Amino acid sequence: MNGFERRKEQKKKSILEAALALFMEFGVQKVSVAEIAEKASVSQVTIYNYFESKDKLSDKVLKYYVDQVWAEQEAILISDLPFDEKIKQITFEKSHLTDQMSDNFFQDFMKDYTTGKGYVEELYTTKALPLMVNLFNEGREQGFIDPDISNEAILFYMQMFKEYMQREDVAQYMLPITEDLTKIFFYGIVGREKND
Amino acid sequence: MNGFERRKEQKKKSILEAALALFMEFGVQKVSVAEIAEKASVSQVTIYNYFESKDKLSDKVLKYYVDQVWAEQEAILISDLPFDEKIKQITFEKSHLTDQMSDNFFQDFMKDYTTGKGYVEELYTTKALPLMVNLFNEGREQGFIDPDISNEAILFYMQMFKEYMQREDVAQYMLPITEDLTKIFFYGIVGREKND
Amino acid sequence: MNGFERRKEQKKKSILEAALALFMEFGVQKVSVAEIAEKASVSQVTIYNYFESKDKLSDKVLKYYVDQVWAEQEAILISDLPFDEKIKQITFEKSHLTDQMSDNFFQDFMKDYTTGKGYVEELYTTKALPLMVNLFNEGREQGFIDPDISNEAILFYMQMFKEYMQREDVAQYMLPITEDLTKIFFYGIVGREKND
Amino acid sequence: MNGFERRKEQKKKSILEAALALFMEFGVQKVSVAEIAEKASVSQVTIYNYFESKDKLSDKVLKYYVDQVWAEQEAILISDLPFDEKIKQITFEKSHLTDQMSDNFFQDFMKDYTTGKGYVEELYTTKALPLMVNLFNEGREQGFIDPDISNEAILFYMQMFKEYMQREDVAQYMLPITEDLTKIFFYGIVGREKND
DNA sequence: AATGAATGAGGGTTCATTCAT
DNA sequence: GATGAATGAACCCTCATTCAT
Repeated sequence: MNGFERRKEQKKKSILEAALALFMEFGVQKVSVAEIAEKASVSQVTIYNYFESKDKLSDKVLKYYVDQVWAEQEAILISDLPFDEKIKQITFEKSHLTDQMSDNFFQDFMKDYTTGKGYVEELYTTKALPLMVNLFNEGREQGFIDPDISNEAILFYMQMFKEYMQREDVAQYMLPITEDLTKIFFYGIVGREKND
Repeated sequence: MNGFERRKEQKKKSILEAALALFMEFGVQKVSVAEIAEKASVSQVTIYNYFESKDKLSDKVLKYYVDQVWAEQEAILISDLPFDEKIKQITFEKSHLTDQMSDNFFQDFMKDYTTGKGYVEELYTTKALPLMVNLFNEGREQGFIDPDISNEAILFYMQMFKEYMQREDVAQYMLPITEDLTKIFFYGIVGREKND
Repeated sequence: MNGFERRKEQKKKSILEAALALFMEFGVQKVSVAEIAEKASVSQVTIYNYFESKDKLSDKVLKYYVDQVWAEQEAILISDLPFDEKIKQITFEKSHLTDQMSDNFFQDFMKDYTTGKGYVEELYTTKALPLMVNLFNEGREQGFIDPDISNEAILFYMQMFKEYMQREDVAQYMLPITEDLTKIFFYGIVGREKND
Repeated sequence: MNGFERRKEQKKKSILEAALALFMEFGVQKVSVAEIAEKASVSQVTIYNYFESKDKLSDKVLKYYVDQVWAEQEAILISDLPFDEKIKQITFEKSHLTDQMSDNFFQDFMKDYTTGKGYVEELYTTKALPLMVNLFNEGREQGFIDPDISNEAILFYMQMFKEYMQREDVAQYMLPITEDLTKIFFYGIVGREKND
């Protein structure tokens, strides 16, 4: 990559980051192309030269975001941490990427920007899922997971925890009950029958 | 209430329902007042005569919706069903009200239409919460709930299940694993240690 | 006039007064029929039943107003006051009718509501003008008016003073210089050459 | 200023002139942004790009107008004309700028567009007033102005003449009596006591 | 390649006026 | 006769996108 292309990539990245920050704070619809252009210190037309349309920009922003999130997760998954620690980190650890995530952000993408959806699913299927399945199998061997429960159900369950706990509007209620929630995560509301 | 007022109420209701349906399908922002007017077979101005602005209409739509959802829930809570059945229905039963709920709908309201939020919280605090707490106490007495877990954590947990499972984009994955999820809900991913 | 008609006239009058008050405060254009209706405690349609349209209502409001102003002026003109006192009162005395006159009011009428203009001119020509001409002749005989100056010029001059001094935006500057202006009115900026 | 900026300024000016012409003819409120756009042969949005809103455009139009009027007046004031000629021109000479001035125009601004008002007053206080006061002092020395009359009163008087005579609805009556009015201006209605 | 300038389409809102009871 | 309800037309303004340099 020569100097020209490097500068071009740099500019693309700064547009993506400006857009991502604004999308996360206000939602995709409420952010205008003009605002992105200003935040990225480029002209609107440059955005169109690079990304064709706001829709396609949004897709690219999602990919950019998903790649970062995945890199974080993958690092945890391939680490040497024990099973339950991996689970906890993946499920409960709030990523710095989602610190200021708007409620609408992810759902905006999932609803209106269908191209992006494909990319997420592909990445999920080809990369995330195999690693997760490995993790679950490992968990079952170590007695951490009920062998009668399907991988699908566990994935669903983890994803639910993860996503829900990232929602801005619930975060405030969560902190004092994190301990309890962790316990519930592993043992349900019934709790361990013979715990002592 | 005379004929005039009855027809007025009828028209208001038809506007609310048209707006609710459209908001649920497309999100609040994407629906124009003109579209609501057309669906409700009234003129745009009639909507303004009744609701002053799109914002205030949206608030009223939320209240209208919340009232209906709450009526359903309350019916379950004050019924004679056994504890675990109440929990299951509240948590897992998909309300017909949410059949076509857009992903954005609730969050749109929670984000931008702050007046509505106050109403929801008031209803929750004064009506829903007391009934739920009663239910949990009943559940603890019957051994369905770990006595060490706080009400707050259980509420959070139930709410999470409920909301997440209503999301359109996850509904399709859920059906085959409902059984598993119910089990997880009660016993966590570890499952019962000594089940037999 | 029977009871019915009397009530009808009463209602018309209350509409005219509501409209006049609002027109004077905000100008004709900025006042909506709905606001007039509310201030007069009638329905909008009643206004239309009585006055056909906002335009025609405005005409009637002008006539209503002009009649009152003229009654005041006529009282002064046919009084026994000495010449210069009549002139002063007509020209400098601020009518209570114009206390809260909006800047736009008169000009709104003169510009857009041409029917009203005809009425004003007719009243002016047939009633006001003859009385004024009499007054000027009387003034000339008493040496108060330069005999070389035409009636038209004096009328113009008086009208100018009168109207300009009623303007809200100049009223504040006027009070401290009323004495001077009166002197100027009679003797111009040059003043009396040999006054003693 | 390069070609870009020159064309931009040119376009701004053509919008200002289109708006000024329409405002003067019909008043500010009655003119829509669409009409201005059409008269200036630009799109509505271009107007918004340059002026943000109709209100701010109106302010700028007023400034544009006031600057021109002031330039004319200043030229007279700093000229070598004798005192009485200066006074006559300032007071009686109809500026070509006001040829088609609507009755409402100035008052529209003075009423609703308060930002503009500040500009006018500032220009008046810092530039116009000092020059006028000089003129009056000069006039007093030459015996043209009664030394007992305050500057404020003379200013008021001149302004009154000037503004009133610019009104469209009175202009038609004025022409045949200009001579008389000039006389009145200097000597009042009483006229010179010892004229011969 | 990059940009300032320009725009068509559409959104929420207001208002004088008419309809229907 | 009087009213609450309803509306078509118009207005100000925003935005994603294209034009022209």
